[in-house]
Amino acid sequence: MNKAEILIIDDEPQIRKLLQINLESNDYKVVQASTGKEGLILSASHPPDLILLDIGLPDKSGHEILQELREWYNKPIIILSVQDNESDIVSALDNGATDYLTKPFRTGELLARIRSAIRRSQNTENKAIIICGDIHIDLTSRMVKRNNEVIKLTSTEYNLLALFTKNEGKVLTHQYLLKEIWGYSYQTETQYLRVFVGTLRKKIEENPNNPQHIITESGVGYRFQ
Amino acid sequence: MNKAEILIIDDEPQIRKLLQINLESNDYKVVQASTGKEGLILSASHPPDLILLDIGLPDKSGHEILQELREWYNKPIIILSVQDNESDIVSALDNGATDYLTKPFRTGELLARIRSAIRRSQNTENKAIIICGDIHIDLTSRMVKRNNEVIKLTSTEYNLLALFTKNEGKVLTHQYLLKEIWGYSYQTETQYLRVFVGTLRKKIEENPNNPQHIITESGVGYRFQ
DNA sequence: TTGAATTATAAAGATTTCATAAAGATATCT
DNA sequence: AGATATCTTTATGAAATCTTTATAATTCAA
Repeated sequence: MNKAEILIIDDEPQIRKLLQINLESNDYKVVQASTGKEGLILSASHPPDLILLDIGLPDKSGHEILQELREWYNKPIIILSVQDNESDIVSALDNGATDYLTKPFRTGELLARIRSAIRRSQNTENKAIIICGDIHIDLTSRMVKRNNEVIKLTSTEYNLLALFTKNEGKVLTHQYLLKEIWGYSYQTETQYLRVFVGTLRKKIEENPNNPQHIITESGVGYRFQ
Repeated sequence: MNKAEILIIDDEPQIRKLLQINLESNDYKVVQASTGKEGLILSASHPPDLILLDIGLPDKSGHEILQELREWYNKPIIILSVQDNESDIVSALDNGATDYLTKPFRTGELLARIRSAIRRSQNTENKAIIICGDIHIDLTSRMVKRNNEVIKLTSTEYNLLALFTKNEGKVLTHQYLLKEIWGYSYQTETQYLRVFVGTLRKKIEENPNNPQHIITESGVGYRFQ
């Protein structure tokens, strides 16, 4: 298996360094964020396998970050805190924190809790969720959300959107898209694409006349971002 | 829902009493064992929803009990210990403990950790009773209720509904549903599904013409929500 | 800027998929 | 066996989706 990836959200550089050294020497890949905002962005753009979240962050309190994360992130979140504050512990656990450690923590215990949390989360089946900005696609349930609202897509629309998101940033040619969705013999039916891209835009774009997600690459194809 | 049942395995009577009072006043049903052996027997004869296990037991060490329990018991086990011993914590978590608390513990934190552990375990594991909005399904007695009224379902209807509720939110394809309910060779008999979905809707939906639970995903299958 | 090529959108027409009733077949129970 | 419940099949109209056509808008290059 690949290295498990852990995102540290903590404003104290020395703590991040300490965690980084310990985690990397235990074969985890480490990503760091020094503010809650940065952590949210990093976790959304590339969801880690576990998040270590400091509760005492400067920009937003860790509790708010926790709540925002839990709206879509369902892997383990372990809370770190300097205060040994019971009500903090209680509210964090009630808000979906997986575990809680107070600083100064012993690294052995931290590593054990991380192992335990990752093991448990792997037991619960792996939900493949693709997130591109405000668009969430759950590939197991075939559910698409935009800003947490469920969007009803037809089968073809869904297939097209899934194909786009799997190739985020790439220009996909008309030929390729037609071949993948409709099949080999439809490679010249460019008008199909135009119609379906149109309906998709109406459903997922804020302003379909000025699309931010499905970009036209004239003469070539489309690009999803 | 029924009260969650918690088994305490601890040799100290005063600790058991303290836990019992706290847990019962928070609406848990409490079962007690004063030795590891007794705990193993009790948990096997009537599996609780969560186990609080003291690590320092006289007959067998808590670690051994933990290992024996984990051979078959997959609900949460929270470890209690007087020693704040790091290697104990590490080995307990590695042996499948859900969580770990050192005595003396604060009851608020304990209760929060219990809630958190039970909530997490309910997300994953197959509950005996599935609740989806106004629909209750008791998987052991095959009884289905809607707004507390018993609904009479045929065997096939029940199987279909149970399959739906076990996969709440997911789109289940025609193929999959047919294979699961009727068998491998029925994967093309889509009309069966339509008929049975129709009768199910009549029985469980408020307004069968505008179904809120069994949603059709045209061209793909159905989704239960 | 102009005109051809490309793209977008609306909407009509065609097709597929779905829901429902009901008849016929099979199984179950007394 | 006879009655009852359940399952399977068939038929039909409704709904959703897909395809096609027509036309407007946009893009791009000379």
